Amino acid sequence: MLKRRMLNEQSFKEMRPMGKVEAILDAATSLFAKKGFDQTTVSEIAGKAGVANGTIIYHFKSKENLLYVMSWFTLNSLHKRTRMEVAGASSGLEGVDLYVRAFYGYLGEQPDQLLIYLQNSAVSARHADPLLLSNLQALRTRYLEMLTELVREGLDDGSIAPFETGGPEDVALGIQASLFGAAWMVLCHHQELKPLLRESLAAAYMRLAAEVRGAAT
Amino acid sequence: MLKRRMLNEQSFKEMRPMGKVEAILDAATSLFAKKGFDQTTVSEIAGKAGVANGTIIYHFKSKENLLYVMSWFTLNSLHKRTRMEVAGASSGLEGVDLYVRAFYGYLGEQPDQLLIYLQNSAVSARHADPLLLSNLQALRTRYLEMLTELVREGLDDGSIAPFETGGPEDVALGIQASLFGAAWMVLCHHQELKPLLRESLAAAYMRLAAEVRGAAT
Amino acid sequence: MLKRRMLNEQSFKEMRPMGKVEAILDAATSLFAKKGFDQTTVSEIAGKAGVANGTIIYHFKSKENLLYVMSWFTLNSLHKRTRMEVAGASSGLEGVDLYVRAFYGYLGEQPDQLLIYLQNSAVSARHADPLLLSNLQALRTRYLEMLTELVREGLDDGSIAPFETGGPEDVALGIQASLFGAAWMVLCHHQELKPLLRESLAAAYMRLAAEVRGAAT
Amino acid sequence: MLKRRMLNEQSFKEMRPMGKVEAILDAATSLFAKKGFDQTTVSEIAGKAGVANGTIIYHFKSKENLLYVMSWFTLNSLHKRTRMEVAGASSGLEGVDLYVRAFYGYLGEQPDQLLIYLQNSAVSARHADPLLLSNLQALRTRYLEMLTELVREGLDDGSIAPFETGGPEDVALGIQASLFGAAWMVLCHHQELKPLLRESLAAAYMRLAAEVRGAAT
DNA sequence: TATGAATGAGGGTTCATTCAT
DNA sequence: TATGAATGAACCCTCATTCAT
Repeated sequence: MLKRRMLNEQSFKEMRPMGKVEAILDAATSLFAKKGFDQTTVSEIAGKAGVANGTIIYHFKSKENLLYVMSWFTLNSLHKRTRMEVAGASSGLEGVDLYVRAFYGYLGEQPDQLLIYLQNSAVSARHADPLLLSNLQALRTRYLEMLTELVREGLDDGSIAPFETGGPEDVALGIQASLFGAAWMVLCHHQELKPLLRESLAAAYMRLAAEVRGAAT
Repeated sequence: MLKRRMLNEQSFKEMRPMGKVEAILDAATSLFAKKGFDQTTVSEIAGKAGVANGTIIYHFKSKENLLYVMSWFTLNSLHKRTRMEVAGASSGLEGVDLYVRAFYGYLGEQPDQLLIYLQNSAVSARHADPLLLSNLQALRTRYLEMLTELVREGLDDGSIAPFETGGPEDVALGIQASLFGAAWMVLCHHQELKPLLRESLAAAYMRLAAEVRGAAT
Repeated sequence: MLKRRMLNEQSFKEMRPMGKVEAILDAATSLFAKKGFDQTTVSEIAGKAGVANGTIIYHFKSKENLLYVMSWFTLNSLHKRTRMEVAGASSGLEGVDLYVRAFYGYLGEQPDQLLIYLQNSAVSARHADPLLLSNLQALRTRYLEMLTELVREGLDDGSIAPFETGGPEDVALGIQASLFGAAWMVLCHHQELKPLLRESLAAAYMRLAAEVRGAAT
Repeated sequence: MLKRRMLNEQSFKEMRPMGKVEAILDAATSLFAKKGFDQTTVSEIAGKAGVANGTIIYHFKSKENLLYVMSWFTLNSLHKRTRMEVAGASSGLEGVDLYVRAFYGYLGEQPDQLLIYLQNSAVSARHADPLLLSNLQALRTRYLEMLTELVREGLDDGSIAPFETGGPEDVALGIQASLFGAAWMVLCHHQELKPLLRESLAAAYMRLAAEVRGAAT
């Protein structure tokens, strides 16, 4: 059975000394990012991690489960980081600003992990432990809801002007779309990160900020 | 050996009667979209298309080439459709509006093709005919430049207000990011298309339109 | 799909020239008999048959299906041979005599095939094509019914005396048990064939023959 | 290293409280019978027995040794039971009768153990402790000789008529063949036990009994 | 142009066994 | 005596590709 320890909140790169599981996750991260999941063999991961082939299956039950565990870790790290950075916001609008920056920060620092997450999301037909799937889905929802909640706070505290069209959920979704779209541009088409961060922030402020808002469509 | 006819501009779904090549492309489109490229076998495609295994290789030289041909067709269709719809714009801003709508229109009508395009972009390590690769890259650039050009036109004709930060290229890139991010949300996470279209349009107008613009970070 | 040709009545050793399928069946027969099904690898069979690994799976779909095809061939050969030899009997009793002799004849000439059949019967948990399974079961029934019918004929023509205990089905079953038990003794414990044939015939005559019968139990 | 205790005469199911070794043997018996030796993993046995993987190897040195120990136990139990029941016979013929009944009694009460014994006999290529192999072979010989001896006694005491063909060894072998053949029919082909017992007894009496004997081929 | 039997390298996974504890 | 994390050789099967027809 997949180890429960694998699903708790600690990032898999912070432990000392590095156990086999951590080594496997590290090796798989760089290999999946470089070559893609399907082009990476279990043997390659094992070789890079310095463990036997069987050890990977022993711990993760299948190569695909490993991918889902990694996706979960990635989203969890992003979620945690975002939550921490957002905690210091003095208004809903600033919270959104920090949410966006946290995403780009993660994108700059852990591009491999985000790339794997994007790849994995795009293929729906993999067979993984149902528990992992539902955990991942739940985390995805929570990550989006965090942004929705910030927008609601901004509407409450007046830092965000009411929308003529769409609810907070839609606005949050739109912002998230621009974030993942930017990640896709950066990771898949090698666009630069900085201009996209500026655009995401500009678009968000235009769409939200009370002081700069007018009417559209 | 790769047939020249395969790279010309006609959509592969409009011919009558449906030849083997078209049948293959059709079958591959739905299978790649449903199961992903790597999870789809040549035999499955052959079975669904009603041809022999060897026929696919005979026409496309390799499974990966087939994928790139499909990606190219997809982007080319999107590009052509967008160019046609944008042609009727009376201002740069309206051109951007139509560009966005054309994307969402394609997303609504050909979700499978766009999904395959997204999947394929995310994996860099495939070996395809160099000609196909460069053709695809060039098309990608042209598709982005069309949007950049529209923004420039808007700046010229006054329908778009000058930016305090970033050039037309950056703004176009930001908009495209939001489009592909929205496609990702729709295709991979099953979000609804309509609200995202509204958000994309709202964001674009806020960012661009002369009448509604103020100041931002 | 498993070739239909594989299930027809011709023995797989008589064709000229020897096709790949026949070569595989030949190689598998001697290897399974010598080392047992589970101790024999597909590679070994392929090597001995002079074909590629994939060719075996291509034709038989799985290693286990190959085993069932072989079991079916064996029982079918035995059934056909028995039917032909029994055809010349002038009485039911002589028919039983020839049935027993046909079994021992096959045991002497095709020990490998019978050994594999015995081995396969003893393990119930293999996953084979359901069609093969039911075909094999049906053949098994027919082979036993042939003997039952001979006993009935003997009762009718007076060559076999009526039983005080048990019906023709039970008697036939008892005789078959002694045949397969003898095969087991010969093939697994290396007992000699001749004495067992004599004993089987003696037991059958004692149990059946009108001239030699008295009372028992 | 193989424990001597494991090879002594006590049945492995009678000890109280049930130690690990007994639990392993119990678990292995039902699993081997249900799925076959090769389809059963050490982990499954360990799980069912409530012990660790390593514990099984620790006690039995290898999975195959475990099988041979079980085969030995089975044949030993059968031998002991038969010897005890036969001890009360008042004639050689009655001894044979009790021998046959003891076999069927064991078949009815311990079908799993007999099935495993049959399976194991059919595959010659396993590598077990040579001591275990020779012990098993010796036991097999003694079990057959017991029957041979009963036949000789019957010839001496007049309960069994002299044979026109074959010696006591051959007759005993023929009877044993019918016993194991019947076990095969019952265990592998799900035939009923009772009719086969009747047939075995009938055949034995016909072949042996002084009062009912005539002449045969 | 089209076929499909045949290929064979390579893959993920299994599983009996080991060994430090 | 007992454990179970770790091993790694070996296995069955997959599947893109070839080629004689």
